Amino acid sequence: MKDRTNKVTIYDIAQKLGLSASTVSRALQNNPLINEETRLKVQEMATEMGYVPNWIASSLRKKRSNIIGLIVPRTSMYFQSTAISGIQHEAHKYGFSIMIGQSDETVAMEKELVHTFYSLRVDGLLAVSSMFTTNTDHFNPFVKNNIPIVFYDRVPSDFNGYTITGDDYQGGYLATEHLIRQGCKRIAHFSGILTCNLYQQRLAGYKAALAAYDIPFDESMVYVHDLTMQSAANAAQEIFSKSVLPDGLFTANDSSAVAFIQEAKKQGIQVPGQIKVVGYSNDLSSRIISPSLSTIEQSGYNMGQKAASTIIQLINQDEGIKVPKNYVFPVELIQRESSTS
Amino acid sequence: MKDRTNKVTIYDIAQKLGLSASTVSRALQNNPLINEETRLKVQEMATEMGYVPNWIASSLRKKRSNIIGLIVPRTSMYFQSTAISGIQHEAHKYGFSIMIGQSDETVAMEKELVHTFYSLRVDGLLAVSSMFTTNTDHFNPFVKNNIPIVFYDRVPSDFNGYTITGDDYQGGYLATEHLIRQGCKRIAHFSGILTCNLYQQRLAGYKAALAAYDIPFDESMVYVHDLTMQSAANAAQEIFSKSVLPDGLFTANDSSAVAFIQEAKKQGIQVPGQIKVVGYSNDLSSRIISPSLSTIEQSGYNMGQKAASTIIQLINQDEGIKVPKNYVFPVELIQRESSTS
DNA sequence: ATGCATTTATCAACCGTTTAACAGCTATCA
DNA sequence: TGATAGCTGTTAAACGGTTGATAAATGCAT
Repeated sequence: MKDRTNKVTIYDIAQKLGLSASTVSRALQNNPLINEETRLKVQEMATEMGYVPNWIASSLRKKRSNIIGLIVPRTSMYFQSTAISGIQHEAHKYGFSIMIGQSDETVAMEKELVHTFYSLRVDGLLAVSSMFTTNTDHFNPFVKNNIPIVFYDRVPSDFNGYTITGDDYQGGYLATEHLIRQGCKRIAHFSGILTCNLYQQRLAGYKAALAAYDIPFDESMVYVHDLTMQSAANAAQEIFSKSVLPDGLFTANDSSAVAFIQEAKKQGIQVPGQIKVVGYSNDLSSRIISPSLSTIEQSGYNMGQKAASTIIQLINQDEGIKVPKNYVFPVELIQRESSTS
Repeated sequence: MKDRTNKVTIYDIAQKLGLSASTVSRALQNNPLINEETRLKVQEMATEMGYVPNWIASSLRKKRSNIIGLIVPRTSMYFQSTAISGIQHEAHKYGFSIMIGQSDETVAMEKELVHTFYSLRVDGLLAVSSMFTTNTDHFNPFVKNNIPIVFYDRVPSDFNGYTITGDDYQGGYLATEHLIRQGCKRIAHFSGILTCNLYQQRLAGYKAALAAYDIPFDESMVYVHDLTMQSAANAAQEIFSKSVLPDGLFTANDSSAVAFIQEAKKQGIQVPGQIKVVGYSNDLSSRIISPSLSTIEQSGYNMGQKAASTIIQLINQDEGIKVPKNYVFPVELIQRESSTS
């Protein structure tokens, strides 16, 4: 290892100015104990010498890292990346940095990230659980040590702390109701794994809408899989092989709707002519596919911002401000070609 | 602030076992100075007490953080997010964590991130420069202190350190040559800002292919903008307003090609019938749009892996291994509907 | 019993910053 | 004069590990 110890410390500054290190430290933090003149002298010298505070030393001493850990299934999902932007901008405003880890939708990786973040002594943890996370056991180090956790978007079912979610029930309801109003009578549903709150809620909304319009719920119309394009294509083939087709489809994400539409094209099945489709998330791809995809918008950027501001409030223990425990973002139906005639 | 000082330290373990802290420290690191028996006893007690090493204290002492800073324009670009996955997986293998910052394509934010990462004492910096970065001045803290930097994908033109790039010249050449072979004679080009090496190279490849097939280069066929969908749509309108249309278009990214195709559809112009289009990057969207988009694949995951392994070698100063200074990844033409008849 | 090497574990300094406690100095007032 | 207060700045002990120097304990040969 090369020697990289040539960094400027407060001692170097102190020595040059004939002061003590603590005075320098205070001056740099605009501590009122230090008078104007010395403060300016110190700050000038600091910039002149190219001093950059050693964040590591400071966090060790202050027992505070100003880092927020972030666990997401993957950054490449459109919703996730917009949420990350929201988080990052909000965190930056308050002087926090964020450290991102991808769980790749596995519990094992999630556990490892929790461990790493704990070891890094992050001040708080922001997480979107993996599709296969059924409980919060592996988040124990944080729970036990009272380090704030906020789950957003996907929340493990046994978690009873702070959450920021979209109104998934309402989203499922709106999407399904829209299809019904467009004349659909046989509406299929692509759902994600049902251990995940999100998909439970979207399914519940779907069922509720059917019930509200006196359409009997048919278990066999619900296709549960991991919502990848591949799985969706398989489910589509299964549907097309049946004697009687559905006339509507509500999918719990956009990419499975996209895969469905592509598969339908291959089979010469008309969307929206024969089957109307509504997706979820308002991904970029929903505007690119043709027919353009009707979907549910759930403002990822805002959810990210809210998640960040919530965890920061928890970290700072802003007693004055009441931090809502379960914040739900409204959703909006975006009507496009895939569901309208 | 709540008191969160209830964490287990090596001193707690030492006390319980009647040992000294240093023995515990050594035992936990499998230092051969400590005998088998004590080592096991210590490790057992550590897990029993739920000890997690304080990474901050350890990096302060060791002057090594095992964190790699990563600066990208934004995580939401498909290529970037695949590269990030590659980086993260590779880093994880070697016990490094990565810290991601988004520059939002601004030099100011880039500068701030450099500062933050320097303050965090990251062991190395991985960066994709913003579109508007013309030099490396603001990366000075790293350069001056001999902290390794590796640029990948987009590289500032004055940087003469380690780089990992796709073969952009070749990509531009392949795309253009393909269009020519498909019969195009008047080929337009959407380029990104030309201070960026990437776009320079793609343009150079475009020119070279034209020259190789004796097609005169026409300055007015090159549209330079920021390659957002909006800008591409504007450029498309400009093209459509002209009396004579191009018969081919090579765009330096996929989303501008997608925007162009959508605009063409609106105007009733046939792709590939009247204009054949080739994009760049093999984004997800290139498979979703119809007609599906021909494009250049530049394996982001592998580039990310390579970038990570390179910086780790530099950090570790693996003298034995020769680290190539400018690694270039081959690119591949993906032919789809948008350019074939 | 003595000397010497080897194994095993401890001591104490250190990383760079923060901060409680304290000290020196000047000014003010009884 | 001495007591009190207000500024300004210093000392030294943390924070939680790591590690070179050192000591204690043991074995073994003489």
